[in-house]
Amino acid sequence: MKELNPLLHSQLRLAVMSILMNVEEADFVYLKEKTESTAGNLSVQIDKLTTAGYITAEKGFVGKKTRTVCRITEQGRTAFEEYVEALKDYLNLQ
Amino acid sequence: MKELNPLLHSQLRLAVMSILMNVEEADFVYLKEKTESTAGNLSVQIDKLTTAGYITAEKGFVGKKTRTVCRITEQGRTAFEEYVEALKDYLNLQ
DNA sequence: ATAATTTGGTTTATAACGTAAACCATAATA
DNA sequence: TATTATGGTTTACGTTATAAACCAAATTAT
Repeated sequence: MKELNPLLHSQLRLAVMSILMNVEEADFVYLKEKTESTAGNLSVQIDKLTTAGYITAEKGFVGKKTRTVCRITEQGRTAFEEYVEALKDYLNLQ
Repeated sequence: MKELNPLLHSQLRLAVMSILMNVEEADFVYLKEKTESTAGNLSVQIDKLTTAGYITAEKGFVGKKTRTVCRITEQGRTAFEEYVEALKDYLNLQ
């Protein structure tokens, strides 16, 4: 059986990646709401995905408030797709 | 987003459940080979699935050698199916 | 003005988890 | 009768996920 990329096999990181697969970009607040996670947990997991090169996280300002915008990278997209393929074996799909 | 049953969201336990979904029964040695896991790890994860009521593990003998036979329970089957449905949201499948 | 609260996060502490290594009993083999 | 193989279990440890505590800046209330 194929290995499941441990970086993606984590509920919150997978949720973040899943969202970013479908939108051009998403900011910290949006991701936090959509995933119903705590800010601390989300911050840590975004760091890990960023370090892995799976997403980018740009810290900017909107007016005077900070705003962190996340986007998936090509590398992230590929890893996600490979993960999905590997998981299908486990789930008995296709 | 739905919660992913943490008991099933673990590579080895998921592999075991996946195998048991498709066969009447499977013994320890078979599961160990199929999943390419160590005996220690497999033993622990089988315990957890058993405690959760997702599988049964009968220890018997074949000749004079011990043999542990595992089977999935109805509860386990249901949990697995729910897990698959939840995961589909994350993977952007149907 | 300034105190209190909210916003948008990061850092840190901890408990749970996965995993391998060490171990054990019995059986088969040299 | 040592030695190795089989079929596991127990234990120890590093990694992980997560929440709690924290921080700075902005907003709101007094």
